[in-house]
Amino acid sequence: MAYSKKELFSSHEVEISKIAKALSHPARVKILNILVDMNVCMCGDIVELLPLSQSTVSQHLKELKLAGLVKGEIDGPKVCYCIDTKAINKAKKLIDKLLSNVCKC
Amino acid sequence: MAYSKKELFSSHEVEISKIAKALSHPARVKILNILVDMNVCMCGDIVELLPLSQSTVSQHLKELKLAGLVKGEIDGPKVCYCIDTKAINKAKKLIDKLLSNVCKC
DNA sequence: AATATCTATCGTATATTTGCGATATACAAT
DNA sequence: ATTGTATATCGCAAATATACGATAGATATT
Repeated sequence: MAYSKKELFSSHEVEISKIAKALSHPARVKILNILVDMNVCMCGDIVELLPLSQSTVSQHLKELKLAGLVKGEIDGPKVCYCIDTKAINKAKKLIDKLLSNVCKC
Repeated sequence: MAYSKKELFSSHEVEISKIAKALSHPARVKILNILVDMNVCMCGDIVELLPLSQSTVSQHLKELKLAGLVKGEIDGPKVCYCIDTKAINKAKKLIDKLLSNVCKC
């Protein structure tokens, strides 16, 4: 029973689905909005603004980093998070293209 | 241990995450593209174009319907699927807005 | 009425995601 | 060296998602 058939799709479809997956939890959407508002901020700042534990927020940040939407720079004992502008723009174009081809039925 | 904290977020964040969730599997991305190309088509047509069983495709279509991105009209024993233009446009705007506020760091 | 066709749903197995506390790691300050 | 602060990772439990075959339902056709 060969599981997870996600590899059987085109790289384009997989790429979009990975971006969408990163945005598929409200906590991650909120983190992105927080980063946009604050420009740059620490993990601790984000934890304070979310109804989740520190370890859970750290995991969500990891997923956003894995998807390439967010960057984290080590600054002493802290980590300075910010949005990866280029990646976000690419993501925007991909999703835009997908959703722009509107049907006429 | 109160699970699934998704309700603790704003309706705006939840709305975006639901759309993103619908797009978070390559099969569903492909289904949308198929519907765009063919304008209207039956479930069976889609099954033939995907490396998945009929029941699995039916499930993916159900999720797209639940997210509101796709409509299904019963046409005799068949079901005619097509994209829900209005919903797609709204989804596009929401995601666009989220990803447009680019940071300058 | 019987049959064929198309789709949805049920039951089930497995995989993945979500969440937390506890702990480890990394650095700064004392 | 020790302590304090900030973050990541580990281990576990619970919830969801993914996938399929089997079956049920709905409607044409014969």
